[in-house]
Formats: sequence, structure tokens, C-alpha cells
Amino acid sequence: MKNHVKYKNDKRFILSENIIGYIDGHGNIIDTQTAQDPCGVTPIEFDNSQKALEIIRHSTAHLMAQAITELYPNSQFFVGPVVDEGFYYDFRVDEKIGEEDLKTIEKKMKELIKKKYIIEKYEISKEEALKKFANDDLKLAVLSRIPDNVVSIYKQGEFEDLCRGPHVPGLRFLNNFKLTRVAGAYLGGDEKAEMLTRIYGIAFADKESLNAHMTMLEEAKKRDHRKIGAEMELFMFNEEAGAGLPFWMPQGAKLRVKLEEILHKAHRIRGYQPVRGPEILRSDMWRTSGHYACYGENMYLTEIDEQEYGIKPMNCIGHIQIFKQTQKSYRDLPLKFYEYGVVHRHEKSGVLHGLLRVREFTQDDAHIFCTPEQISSVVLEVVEFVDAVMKLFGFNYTMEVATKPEKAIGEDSVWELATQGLKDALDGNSLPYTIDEGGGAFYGPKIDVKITDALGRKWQCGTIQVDFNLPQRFDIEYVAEDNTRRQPVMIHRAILGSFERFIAILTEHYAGEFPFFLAPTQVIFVPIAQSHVAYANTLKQVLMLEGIDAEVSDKNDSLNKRIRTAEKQRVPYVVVIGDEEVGTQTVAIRDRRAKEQYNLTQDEFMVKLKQQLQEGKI
RNA sequence: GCCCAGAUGGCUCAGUGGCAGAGCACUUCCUUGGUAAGGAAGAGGUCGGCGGUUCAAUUCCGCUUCUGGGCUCCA
Repeated sequence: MKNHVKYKNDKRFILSENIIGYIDGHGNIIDTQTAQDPCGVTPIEFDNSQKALEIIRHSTAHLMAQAITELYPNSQFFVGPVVDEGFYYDFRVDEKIGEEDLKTIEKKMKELIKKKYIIEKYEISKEEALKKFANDDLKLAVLSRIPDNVVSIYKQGEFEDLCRGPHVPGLRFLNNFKLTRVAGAYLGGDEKAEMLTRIYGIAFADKESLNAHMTMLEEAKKRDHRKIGAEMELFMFNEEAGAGLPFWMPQGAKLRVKLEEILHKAHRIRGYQPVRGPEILRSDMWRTSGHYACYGENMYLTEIDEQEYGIKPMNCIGHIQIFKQTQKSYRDLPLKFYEYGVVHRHEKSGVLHGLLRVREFTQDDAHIFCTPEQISSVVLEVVEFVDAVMKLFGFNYTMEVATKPEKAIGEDSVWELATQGLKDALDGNSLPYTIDEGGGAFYGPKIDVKITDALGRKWQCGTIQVDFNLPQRFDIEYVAEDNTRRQPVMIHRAILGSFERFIAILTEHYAGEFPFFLAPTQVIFVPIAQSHVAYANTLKQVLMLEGIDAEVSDKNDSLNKRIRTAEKQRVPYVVVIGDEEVGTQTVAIRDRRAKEQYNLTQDEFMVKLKQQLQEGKI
């Protein structure tokens, strides 16, 4: 260790046993190993503050690496950062590591903690580091990314790791952790590179917080749309039919139809006209559009009468043909076509995920043909439409402006114009957004609307895309005021994104307790005895005529059992019908959403239900 | 597509190199009950598919389909 500058923990800086680091004037974390002067720094207590957890979790990642090194001596480590949901470490190992092995690693980590190692730091020159890790290509890869000439090494017991820190003073601060999952991860995030083993974990300052976190995860799992979807018989998949191809069961289809109807009305009152294009189009058309070249690997192709056809992965081409069919005037613009377009995309097998990521889905797709001058107002109108839908369901969402991707058609200047158009619409109305560099569609930039699911994952739903390219490729035009032929701009947009993904998120958002206007079965009548079934059936018919899905539960089960079954199906209103109700022409309601019971007359009940149907209006 | 882990009645899950198990659901019967599981009987599985090892495979091995957790990519 000659030449190494070693930082001793100077006792003067240790204000208490509970300090695990400091924050300097710039908000940076300085760990106790690095801190030299306590002036102008704020101590970080050993608690669950964001800064404290960052240090604790990073050190826990190191502790895990130390344990793995002891259990698998040939393992080599790449990077082990702190992420939103804890920490991970990527490493290469000869053995296969599975979920079961996590327990063994945790046990070893606990053993190491008992050895009460302190964590020390020393610095060496990059040159020395290159020599020191000459036999470790992963460490060399890490070193190659560090521009500094001096690098730091952290040491606990025999274990040393190249690291920038920060770390807790000793292992005694690392008692409350859990290794959560083992996964594969590409070296450097590059799909073509080697795949390393990654273990994720979480850590807190105290056991209670760790337990609370694990409980929260369990709760989130209960809301998983795949679980609720099976329980409520909303949708299914079938091994023989193939992966990523959802089947909508009656309950799910009823919910979906309600959503479709709400959206139909919302589109019509906003001046959209329904259209529909074919499911498959000749490949020549996909060549003209650029899909064949830019999106071909995601398309399903087939042959009919020796001609190649492509199943549509997007709906724009169909809408363009409909636009072209009749001559358009500037007076027609903006012209808005919408379609619940079924699309097929060959998503990689590993990315399929319940209804959130499938190979066949239906977009609430629309294309707005307008003049360049109209872009800003059209985009704004769409943003307001998005907001109305999000508010209806109480979603928080974020917007991202996605710019030109690597694989794209069209001139840079056109791209810039379109991108600026999107930004202007948002800036002009002071709507917040972030930039997703290179995340645009191949034909144009877009605004993505992202919603967070029960597990905190963000999903792209709505999207607004400005497109100068397809109008040019298909040579579409309108007659301007001065009788010249001009090219319109296309705005591609979806509000839900897809019914599949949106319903998945709705399911998790409501934990299956859908609002009345969406619930698959909205009212279930429970007649107490056979003699009350006729009255229940009459009421059911009245509701059905009003467009309210109602059922009568007249199975040969006890009253309690039938109420329990209805409750478990998450039906908003369970209505019990007995002698009293038949006699007075009333209903006894169990209101699942309000969690209360009360009696109403038939008329009062109808008024209440119709009122609640209206809540689904946008 | 890549890494890891799985697949046992409709569902949730036990279990085993030698006869396949439970709860719920389902069917029939009894029960007609006033707000979250009344009772009895019964039916239902080539242990995901194909191949191999073995006297014998649901169990061990290989491939494959599908599922789950990630990576990469996307609505």
C-alpha cells in the first residue's frame, strides 16, 4: 500500500455514532472516509432520509459483492449503483445463480456484518489501478469510463472494490436489507454485449421500514391486473393460441365496450369522424409509407395470390387512403378521422407482459389532417382531450417530447419544424414536459403521455405525433384558399394508447373496484327466496334497457353465500330483494363503493344509477 | 431476442423413480335462508408438448411451447 494516500477517520469529525456522512455546500454526499473538515458540511444521520438511504444502499451493494466473492471466488464485478427501488450489482460468475441462492447470499452477508468490518478508503493513480485490475476486464471496462487520474478503492476486511463511494463507516449500519430478485443484464446496457448476472436488493436504516416496504410490495402485487383480471374473469391468454394474444372474456369485454362507448361520444362531440381501414394491405403500400424499411422487423407478413401483404402495425395508411379518396378543401381542415384500430406488432417474446405489452392490441387511434399553421392549436386541443380523459379516471400523468430516432425518414429541417411545433404548443400554454432524445416515431416527433402503474412503473399510453413525412410520401393534398394544391400535415394521436394497456392500468389503479360507469356488472340482484325472483328479473330488465349491466343471483346457494360471491366480484351495487321490497316496490342496496346499506324506491334507485352513468362523460 | 426461475383437475397450490392429493369452483339432492362461505353426495387430471435414460418417469436429462422476474425495445 505504499504511495497510497489513506484517509483515517479523524475522531474530531465524528459528532456522534449516528453520523454516516456529510452533505457539502453543493449538495454532494461526502462520506466519513473522505471528510476532512467538518466546517461547511451538514451531517447525514443514520436514518431513512434520501441521502442516508443512498449511502446505506450503496454500501449494501458492496456487502453483497463481498458475500458473492466469498461464495463464488471466480466472480468479477462490473457496476453496483443505487437506483429508485434500491440497488443492484452486475457481475460475471461461472455458476448459475437462481432465486434460491439469494438466501445463501443474504446469510453470508449477515455473517460478514457480524465481523464488524469498518469500511476504509484509499486512493491510487489510474495507472496503478490499471495494473491492479489487469486481470479483471470488467473493472478495466469501468476504469475506461472514469476520466479522473486518481481513483478510489474501498476496503472492508479482505474485500476491495474500485468505487467512487460514498459508503457508511462500517458494516454495522447494514443490518436491514433484502435481496429481491436475480436477473440478467447486458454489459453496458448493450443488447449485443455479453449478459451479466444482476441481483437487485433493497435496504433501510431500520427493520420496520424494510418490513413496511416489503408489505407495500405485497399490496401492490394484489393489485396486479393479471391477478385481478383472472379473479374477475376479464381476460385470458391461451398457450396453444400463442403468446401476447389476449382473449376478452365476457366481464372484460363488457368493461371494454363501456370504455369504447364513452370514447365514441367524446370523439364525436370533438368533431372526429369514424373510419375503418383493412387489417392487411399490400406490401407495396408499406414500402411507400416507409414502414417496410423502418418497422419491417416488427411486422407480420403473409402472401396472397403470390403477392406479399403486411398485417397493419399502425392505422395511418388506411386513414390516408380514405383522405385521398375525395378531393379536400382548406375548408375541410382540420379533418379528424378516428378508428379503434386493431394492430399487430411482433414484440420480442421476453417483453410480453399481461395486457400491458401484447402482440395484438387496439388503439384509440386518430389522424388529424391540418395546415402547418393549425398544428399548434390542434396539438393543444388534443392535449386538452388527454387531460379530460386522465381527469375522468384520476390519473397523474407526465408528458415527454420525443425527438428524431436513429432509424427515421425525412429531412432534418422538417423534423426540427415538427419538433418545435410540439414544444411550442406545450410552452405556449406552460404545460410541463421532459425531453426524450431519439425516442420519436420513425416518421415524426411525438409527445408521449405516461401513466404510472401500481408498482410504480411508467407506461406510455397517449401519444401525439406530428408528421410531415407520410403526407409527402403519399402525395396527399388539399385545395387552398388561393386555389393552389397544398400538402396537409398529419397529427397521429391516441388518448388511451391502447385499450389493452389502458384497461390494465385502470384495473391496477382501481384494484378492480371500477367506477359504476365502467364496472362489467353494475348491479346484482339477490332475491332472498324463489318467490322474489320474478320481481328481481323485472328490475333487471328495466336496468338493461337503460344500458346498465345487471344480473340476478338465483343460484341454489344461501343468501349469505350469494352476497359474498357478488361482493367478491366487486359489483358496485348488490340489491337484496325480499318480501318487504316486493311489497313496497323498493330495493335494499348494499353500496360497495360507499360501503353502506340503505333502502330506496325503484324510482330513486333509477335516478341514482342514471346519475352515476353520467359521471362517465367527457 | 438474451439471462434466471417455473408449468400437477376450471382456479390456488401440496406431493412422489412404482395406485395422483387438498381447498375453492362445477353437477345433483336436501335446505327457502334478511346482508361476506348451510349440509350431503358426485364428477373432473395421459402431472404443458415431444424425445431420451430406466424393468418402471408426473418425478432424472435434452429440446420445445407458455408463464413469471429482469435486460434491451415499445402503446
